[in-house]
Amino acid sequence: MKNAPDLSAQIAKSIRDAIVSGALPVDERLPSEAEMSEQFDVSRSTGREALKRLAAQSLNRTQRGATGGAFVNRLRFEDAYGQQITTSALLLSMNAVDFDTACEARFALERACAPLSAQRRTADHLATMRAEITRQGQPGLSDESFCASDVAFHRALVDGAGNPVLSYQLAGAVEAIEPLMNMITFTARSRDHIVGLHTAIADALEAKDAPRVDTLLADLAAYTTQLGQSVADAKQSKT
Amino acid sequence: MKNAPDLSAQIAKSIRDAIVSGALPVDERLPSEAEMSEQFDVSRSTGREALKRLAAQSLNRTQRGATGGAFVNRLRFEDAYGQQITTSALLLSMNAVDFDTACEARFALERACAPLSAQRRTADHLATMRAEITRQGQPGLSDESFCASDVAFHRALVDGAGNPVLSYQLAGAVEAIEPLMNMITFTARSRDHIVGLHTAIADALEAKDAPRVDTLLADLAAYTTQLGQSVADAKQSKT
DNA sequence: TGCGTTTTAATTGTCAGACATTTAAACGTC
DNA sequence: GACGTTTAAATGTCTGACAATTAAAACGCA
Repeated sequence: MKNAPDLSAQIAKSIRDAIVSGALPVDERLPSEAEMSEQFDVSRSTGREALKRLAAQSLNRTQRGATGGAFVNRLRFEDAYGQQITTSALLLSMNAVDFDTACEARFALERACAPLSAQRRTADHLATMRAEITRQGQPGLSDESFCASDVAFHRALVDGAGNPVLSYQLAGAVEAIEPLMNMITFTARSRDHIVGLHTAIADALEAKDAPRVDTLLADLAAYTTQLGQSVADAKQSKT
Repeated sequence: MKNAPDLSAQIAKSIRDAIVSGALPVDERLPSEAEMSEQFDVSRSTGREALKRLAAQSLNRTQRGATGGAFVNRLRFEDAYGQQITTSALLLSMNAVDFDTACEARFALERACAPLSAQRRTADHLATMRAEITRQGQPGLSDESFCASDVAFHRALVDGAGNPVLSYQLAGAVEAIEPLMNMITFTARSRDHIVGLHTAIADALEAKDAPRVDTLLADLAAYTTQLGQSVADAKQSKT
């Protein structure tokens, strides 16, 4: 026997299905809480919980006042980014994903963007990358700031492909996996080596040399994997 | 002036942050609704709404009874798949993403998996792909079933890489973008041509010939793009 | 003591009603 | 017509109650 889900979860699902199927278009007004109570034959609070569940997924928004109510929300890429990053980070931390697996996925995805980015990167993207490289070379930079700059660099590389769908899909890879890897490898890594690779990548992107970008990303992947290995070895020998 | 978010949203955020930061580990019991009321100085219903928001993101689960309560939920890949697919589908439909952009993202990501899949695909993956190809060749198959089989084929290709992080990241690309593309192109496409390409891809994967898989996926991408173009042209000439 | 049954307490799920707050439209007044 | 006031509709929040569920505690009995 399967447990019946809560009423509010059932209602949320039925509304969510209607939104996904397109039956409820963007900016359509959902029934007011009072109307929902009647339609679904539940109390107002139960209906409210359903709406709050949807709101947690950015599927609706509410507005108070006379012409207020709950409206189907246009899901924007920026909203989806955040959810994607949170979800990715939790998946990694809660499922004991090993370093190599995360690293492999991240670089496979990033290398998928590289040829497009080499074609289409704008001067803005290059400027961002150069600026981050400069930051990364400054001696007093904290590990946290170096990591943030690292993320910004790779983010610019991905965004350089000029494809918002791709940027969204890679949000998790860059902004969740990268900090995880930084956290593991920061004790062993050579900032100079990474800055060198970043510089070479930026040069290759500027020259629109896609194969070279791919090679360099492969080098960065190999270096990162090796770092992970050496950290793991060090931990092993300690026990 | 920024509107203050609802109390329940604030509380949900503070708990979510605690989970993401690791302060609240998996299976940790959250305060009971009564305790939450006191801690956050709100009514029980407000606290409940916060928990329901988290539940909508699969971040917690609840259990009734004496030793019940709300517990931090282990976010599983399968749970995240569904959210990823829903979100991707909504992003595409609500943001007027054009066919070429979606198509480009989908094939770029899939081609990132191909080399790994060529190395690691198991007999099971190949068998799934062969079975789907057989289905796709049957004459009476409905468009919906063909599309579902198409998704299953590409899903097997992606899963062949044996990297759950990668499979998760591509769930949206395969299961949200693919149906969208099918919906657009099904009037113009040649099933025989697609089945031919699928067969060649399966052959190349079986032979562990990564470069050939890549070429074939490029062919499939080009064919799909061309289909999208011809459908768009047909629509144009009608007006 | 040991075991089965009953009771109890804790907790979530749901409901009903009230009041506060916000907002735009309707209404008057000048 | 312009401007302030009232009003109505809607969400946000609180309080209190009861139902349903569940595990542990209490109990009874051999």
